[in-house]
Amino acid sequence: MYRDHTCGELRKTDEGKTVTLCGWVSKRRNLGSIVFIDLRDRYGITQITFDENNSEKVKDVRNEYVIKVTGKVAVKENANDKLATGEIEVIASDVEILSTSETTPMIIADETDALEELRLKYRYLDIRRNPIKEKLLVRDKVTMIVRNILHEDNFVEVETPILSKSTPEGARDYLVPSRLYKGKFYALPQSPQIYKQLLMIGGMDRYFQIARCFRDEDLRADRQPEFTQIDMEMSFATEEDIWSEVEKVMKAIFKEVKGITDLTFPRIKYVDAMDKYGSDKPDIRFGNEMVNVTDLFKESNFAVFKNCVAEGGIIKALVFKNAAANLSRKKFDELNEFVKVYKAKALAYLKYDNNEFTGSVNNALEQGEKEALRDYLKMENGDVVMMIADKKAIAEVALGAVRKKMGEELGLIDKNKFAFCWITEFPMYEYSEEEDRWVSAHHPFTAPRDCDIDKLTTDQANCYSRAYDLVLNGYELLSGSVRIHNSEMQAKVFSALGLTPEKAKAKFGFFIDAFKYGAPPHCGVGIGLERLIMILTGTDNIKEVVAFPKTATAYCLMSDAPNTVDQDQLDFLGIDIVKQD
RNA sequence: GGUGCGUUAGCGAAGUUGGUUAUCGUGCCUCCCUGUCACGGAGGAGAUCACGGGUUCGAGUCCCGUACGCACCGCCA
Repeated sequence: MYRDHTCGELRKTDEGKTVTLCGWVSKRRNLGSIVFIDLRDRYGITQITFDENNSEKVKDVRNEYVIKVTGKVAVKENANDKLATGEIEVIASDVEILSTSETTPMIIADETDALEELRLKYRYLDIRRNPIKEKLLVRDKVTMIVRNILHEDNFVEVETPILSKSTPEGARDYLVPSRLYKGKFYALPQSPQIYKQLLMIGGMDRYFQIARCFRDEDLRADRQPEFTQIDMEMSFATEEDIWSEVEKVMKAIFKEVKGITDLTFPRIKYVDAMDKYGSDKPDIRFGNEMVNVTDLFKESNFAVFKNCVAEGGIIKALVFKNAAANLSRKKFDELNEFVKVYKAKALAYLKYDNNEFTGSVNNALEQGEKEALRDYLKMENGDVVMMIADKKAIAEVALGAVRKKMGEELGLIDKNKFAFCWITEFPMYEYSEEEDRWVSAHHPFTAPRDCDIDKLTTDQANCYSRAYDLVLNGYELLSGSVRIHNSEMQAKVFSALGLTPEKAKAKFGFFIDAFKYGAPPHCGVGIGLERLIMILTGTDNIKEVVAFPKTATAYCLMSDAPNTVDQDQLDFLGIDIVKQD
């Protein structure tokens, strides 16, 4: 045994004990014939003191050397209240260098040193530091809580294939060439969706898996090409059953990790979320709901508003209390550019202060219109209203983005708050301009609302589903749905998607077949583990909660994956690389 | 596929309207120091200014391209 204690556990009560510690040299302070070393391991830092009789033994010890120290625990005259072990030190009597270290490319002890790029290249060094280490520990804690609760409730963890079959709908697949079947490919799963439904048909009525998923799509601050889902599925269950199980898990996690016990889970229909927040993942830590003011401007002489209404568009308004003084002309110019990213033509605004209006549409609107708007929105002196007139979908989304941005910039968000909401009754389909057909909004196995069954193939635009998301602080934390469990309904959905029975059979044959042999009613969710950990640890960067993440171009700076392979390997697989310019 | 920002000693940054020896902090090395805990003091080494091209008497600085990184839009059933 190398050690009998860790660097985080010794306290005053251990005074006089002879202990052996192992760890990395975090810092040395050489005062001449006395040398202090901060010894670090996963559990913390303990000061090791080398007095005049022993200081020579650490003369050549440098930062990040791995050493084994034996000594006696002593109480310090002046405690260091920044360390859990700050009341004691270990007076070393013996030291052994287990491993040396070159000068590290970043200073481990200074957690602000080095930018993300370098930290990714030397990820194993970054993991020595608290910010990453603590997040990995939270992640471990969360998965443990999930496993415990779900097992208590009779869920069974089943592993599903990583080498699976390409599913043509949805995200781009990562493909793995087959050696035995040249020209054929496995696909890495985008989610275990099909397998978990087959497990339901297999009678595993309560399943879960902490499942790695892969999607070959462009990345974002909250998106990695491989990520982990807490994947769940229940048979003989409805929305209420799965929601209550998820809420139970969330309550346990937030109690254990954050000490929070007053979580609530309000439910908002998709159409209402879009209407009030312009997002299907609204951040409801703050209010500032959008208001439809289209009717106020039906007869307006302001051409922009009038034409918008005449063309079937809408005008959405968003009020910020007491913000007039804080928002400059420059800021509105910036916001005007900001909304263009979301395809909106412009952001109109009015300030109301000292009982007077100013702002971009002040001259364009008549006094009566402005007063009607003020009264309708219950604006008071100091308030600002921002408006977008556009097609419904554009106005909602663009103003929703403004709401989110201003919520952050105006400090309307309580960072200590955790606001969940269920978003329910998503559209069954959405129209793909690119493919010129209706596609599934969720996935093609999602059940429609009972009241919309007769619209499945006839009125796709107004057909809503039993799909739901759980949103937390503006992040989509999970997606799920009640699934179709009857072949006739499934056939209708395929037909609505433009899939002939032959095509459907070719794409999902084995899956469709399975439903012929007794499929129980079932529903489920896939919880985005990284996003949950991000919120729990207060970061907006997914790379912070992944041990070895990829860059925004899906590259690993540490290992240089993906890389080229030997011609032999390609030959085995029957693959020719076509050079592109 | 698109837009924006960035790239200067090991690391993090500064570098003005283009101007002669590229600055600061930290880390690193050497020496001094018996109570530090962001130890202190003295000295030293360390830069193809991302890469390629252009403008200019002269480019870290201006222009074009490339690479890489970050964020966003599209995309992510």
